[in-house]
Amino acid sequence: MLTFWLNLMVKEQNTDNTQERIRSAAKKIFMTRGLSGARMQDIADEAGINKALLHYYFKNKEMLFENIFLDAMQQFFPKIREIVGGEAPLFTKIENFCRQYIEMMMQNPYLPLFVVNEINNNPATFMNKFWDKEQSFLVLFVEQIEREYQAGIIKQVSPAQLFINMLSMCIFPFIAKPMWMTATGMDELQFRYFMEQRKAEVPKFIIESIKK
Amino acid sequence: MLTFWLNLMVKEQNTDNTQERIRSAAKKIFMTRGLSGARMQDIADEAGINKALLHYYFKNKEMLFENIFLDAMQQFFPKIREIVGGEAPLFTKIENFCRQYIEMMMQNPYLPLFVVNEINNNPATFMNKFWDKEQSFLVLFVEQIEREYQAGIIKQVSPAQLFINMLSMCIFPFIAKPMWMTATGMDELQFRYFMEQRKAEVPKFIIESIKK
DNA sequence: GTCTATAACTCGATAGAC
DNA sequence: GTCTATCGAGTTATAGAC
Repeated sequence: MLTFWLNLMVKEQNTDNTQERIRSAAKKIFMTRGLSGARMQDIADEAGINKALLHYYFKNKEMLFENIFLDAMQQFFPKIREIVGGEAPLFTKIENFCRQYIEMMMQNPYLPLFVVNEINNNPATFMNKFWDKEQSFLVLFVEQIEREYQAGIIKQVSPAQLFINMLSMCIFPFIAKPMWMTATGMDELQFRYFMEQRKAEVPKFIIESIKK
Repeated sequence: MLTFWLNLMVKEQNTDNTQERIRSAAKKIFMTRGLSGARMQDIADEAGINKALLHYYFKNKEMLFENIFLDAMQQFFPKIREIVGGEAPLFTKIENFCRQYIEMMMQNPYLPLFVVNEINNNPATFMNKFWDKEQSFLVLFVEQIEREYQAGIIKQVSPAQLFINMLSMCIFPFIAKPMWMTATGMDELQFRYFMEQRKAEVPKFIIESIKK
């Protein structure tokens, strides 16, 4: 009878623990291999449990995946909004965005390729949950550029082109990381240093190009 | 007896034909779904044949994939070398690269994500066939930048940073295409026009930033 | 070369004991 | 909650007829 209660205590304790171990394992496997490339067995192994227990916590593969993917989207998009949609002057926004976004990806190097890939496999379904067309911050960004042009701070530039230039230079190096490392012969440490430098180099490069 | 020879003629004719139909179908399926997402059945359907015949021409899935993937790499890398490794002055090279590379991807929109993905799944194996570290054109590019800096044409810039900036701005928009289209509300035609503009916008943006 | 039929296997999911 | 064992659908690959 005592054993029963002891077991219960220990096992209830493990609920959160195991669930988190699974999420962490799933994140790792899904991010590196994608939905179709990931195996439930691999996730179970990574979490140190078996497939049956995996299905106990997450009914099926789709549900586990959606759980992980929505988290990733949450990390990827609102951060853009938060920085670009704020109140600061344009040059400050550009500096903040590059520094913070590159920092975030240095801690999550697989995030961008993962997000981009799964959006590709499922164009509309997921995006709609994260992109509210009506009150998009892009409109505010466009207006700000127009204002700063009128004020003589920057040259005349296409806001969309400028915006995707900034995104490209921040995100692409992480997407092409293995390719880039092989091509240049960089090791992991050198790549980190290279990206660390980009936190300042990219905004400098952009501002140099658009300032009047 | 006559039938025999007639059959032989017709069927020999079909060899090349079918093989090409398969390669074309496989290219389409692999490029959009990746290695693990593609099904041999889908490829057979797309080619208008059955699975057995697919295996007659390509022993197994891996071999068919490798055939397609090496072709893709061939299109992706040597073109960079060809343009960046040439004799023209730096600004001309930048203009040529952006225009030609963007044009190539407009005709092959799935190419970059496909290449990047499968390199990710197989870091060294494939890359080594396409990247000869010793006589890399990157060395020549670095020297050219040094020369043009000494000549007072450009500011002092890190060649590696400049190079990946250029790659990023040309390639990333194709990688993020579905995301970008949803976020901006562009349709297929508007995206084409947007990329058409980038052929001139990107080099302008870069040169504006580095010219003295 | 091309097909139909099927073997062989992988993998997600469930049953049922503890 | 966790495990072992197993089912069944879906996929790659092969056998064998035409």
